[in-house]
Amino acid sequence: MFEHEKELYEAKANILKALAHPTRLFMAEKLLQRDYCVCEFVKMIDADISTISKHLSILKNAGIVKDDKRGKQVYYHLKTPCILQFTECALNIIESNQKEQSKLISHIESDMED
Amino acid sequence: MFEHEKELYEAKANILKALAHPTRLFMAEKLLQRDYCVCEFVKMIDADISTISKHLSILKNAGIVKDDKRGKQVYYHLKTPCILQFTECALNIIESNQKEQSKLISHIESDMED
DNA sequence: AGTATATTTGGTAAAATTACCAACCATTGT
DNA sequence: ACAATGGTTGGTAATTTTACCAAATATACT
Repeated sequence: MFEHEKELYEAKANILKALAHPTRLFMAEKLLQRDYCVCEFVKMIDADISTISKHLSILKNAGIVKDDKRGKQVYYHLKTPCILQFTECALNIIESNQKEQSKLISHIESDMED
Repeated sequence: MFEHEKELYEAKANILKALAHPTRLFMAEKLLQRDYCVCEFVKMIDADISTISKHLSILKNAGIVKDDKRGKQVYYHLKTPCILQFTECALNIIESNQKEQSKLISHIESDMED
C-alpha cells in the first residue's frame, strides 16, 4: 500500500467514521427530507444538547452537512445525499446476519437434543 | 426515536463502523477483485499478522466478508460488494472538502495582506 | 442594558478501538 | 512424532470516542 493510496483510504474511512454512529446516522437520514435545526433534533433524540451539537459538528467536519445560521437557530443541511445510499445494501447485510443467527440457534437447539 | 428504530440505526452504524478503518476498507476493496488469504494481505499491509487477522474478523462479524479455510490458508470473500458503492460519493465529498480547504487558505492569505 | 432562547466549547470520566507481542491451534510435509 | 507455515486468541498499553456538565457566545426581545 503506497503512501498516497493510504491517504485516500484514510480520507474515505473518515467519512464512514463520521456516519458510523446511530445518532449521526439518524440525523443524516432525517436531513434527506429537509433541513433541521439543532433544537428540532433535541426534541427527537434523548441526549444532551451539547452531545447533539458535537455530533453535528462531526458530520460538518467530514463535509457531509453544512450549517446555516437563521436568526437564533442553526439549521443543518445535507450536502451529499448520495452518501446514504449504502442503506439499501446495509439492510440486506442485516437481514442476512439475522438469518445466519437463527440458523446458528437452531443448530445449537438440535445439538441439545442428543 | 423509538426503540426498534434505535436498534436499526445501531445495526446500520455497526456495518459502517466495521468498514470505517483504512486497513479494513483497503482489504474490502481488494476483495472486490477476488478472494484473498490472510498471508496475501500481510504482504500488502505494514502491520502485524495478528492485527490484520483481527481486522478481518471485524469485517466477518459485521457480515461483510466470510472466511473459507483452504488447506493451511484462510481465504476471505466479500459477501456483499454493494456496500462499497459509497466510494464514488465519498470521492465527491473528499474533492469538495479539498476545494473548501484551498478556498479557506486563500482567504487567510488575502487577509494577511492587510 | 438585561433576559430568554439557541447553540457551541472546554473539561473530564468512562468506554471503545487499535496495535503489538506472546502463546496457542491447525494443517502440511519430513 | 516433529518442524514449518498460516492464522487466531489473550493480554495490555496507548489512543480515540463518547457523553455529560458547566461555562461561554450569539441573537432576539423587553
